[in-house]
Amino acid sequence: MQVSKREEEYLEAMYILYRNKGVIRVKDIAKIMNVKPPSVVDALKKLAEKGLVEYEKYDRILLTEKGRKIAEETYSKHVFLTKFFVDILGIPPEIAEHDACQFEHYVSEITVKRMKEFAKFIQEQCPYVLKQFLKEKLEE
Amino acid sequence: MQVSKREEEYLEAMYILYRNKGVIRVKDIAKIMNVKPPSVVDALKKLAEKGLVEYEKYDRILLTEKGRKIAEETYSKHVFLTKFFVDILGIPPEIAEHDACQFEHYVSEITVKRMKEFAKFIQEQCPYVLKQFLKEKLEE
DNA sequence: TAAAGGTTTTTGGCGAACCTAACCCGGTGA
DNA sequence: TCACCGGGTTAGGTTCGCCAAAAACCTTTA
Repeated sequence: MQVSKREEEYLEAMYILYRNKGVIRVKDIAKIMNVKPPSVVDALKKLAEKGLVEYEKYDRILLTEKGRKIAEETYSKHVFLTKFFVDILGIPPEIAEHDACQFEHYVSEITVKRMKEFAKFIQEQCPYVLKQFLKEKLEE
Repeated sequence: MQVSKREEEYLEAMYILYRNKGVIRVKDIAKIMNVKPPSVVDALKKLAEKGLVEYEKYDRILLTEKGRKIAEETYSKHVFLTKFFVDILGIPPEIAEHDACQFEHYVSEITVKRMKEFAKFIQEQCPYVLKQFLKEKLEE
């Protein structure tokens, strides 16, 4: 069983909703995903079949353990990539967010790992140079 | 008229074929794109409708000016991203290639620009630290 | 010059993801 | 209590991208 990029996004949206509101509603998923409610229902049915979501119509919606795990992994990539773009490259937050949001579904583990190591290394070994770079970019 | 991610990939494949062989053939596009010939024909028809490709059945296939421009832009992002992953982050080439190949279709202009500036800055301002980082990673 | 062989195209069909319109359900206020 | 309303669901239909099978085409070779 494999999870499509789009399904990963649905799981992530649900995960965020659950964390922020404690409840996951079709309407709110639709808003985040930028689709209409019927599309959400389609997606929920498929995700339920794959055992990633608990879903009975008109009932409360929950991620299963498996679903939550995938969502968390995706979300943590999302957070990290955004941070990297902002803190290291000095990309404006909305753009960093946008780019991270796509890249997170494709980037390989090793690349994420290496990006983390790189950020740490640079921040420790030449913090001043990094600050200099960011300062120049923010001034533009 | 907008070009889908997948269409961009077709254009890029054709661009590479044209540069390498001087001729663009259905069979070769199929190989690069990892699809069967009928899918290529479908794609060519759509791209022709959009004015990105010159295509008459059984005739030679060419990119139009517009098509070539899109392909070139995509390809140059591809090349740069791969280089960044390899030269700055020390990612193994095949993985860098894979990640770049996806990211190139989504990454925003500003991010690419900033990555270029960053690479230049680091290579100039702390080349030794960078070498140190890459050395560590290559030894693992 | 005609048949063989490889390439390209057409046909018909499938799954993913989305939408509109219309229909259900459950809670609220008259 | 019941009509209404907003959110959820179903039905039916679109587009995109892909495929297998079969037909059409072109070139080459016997």
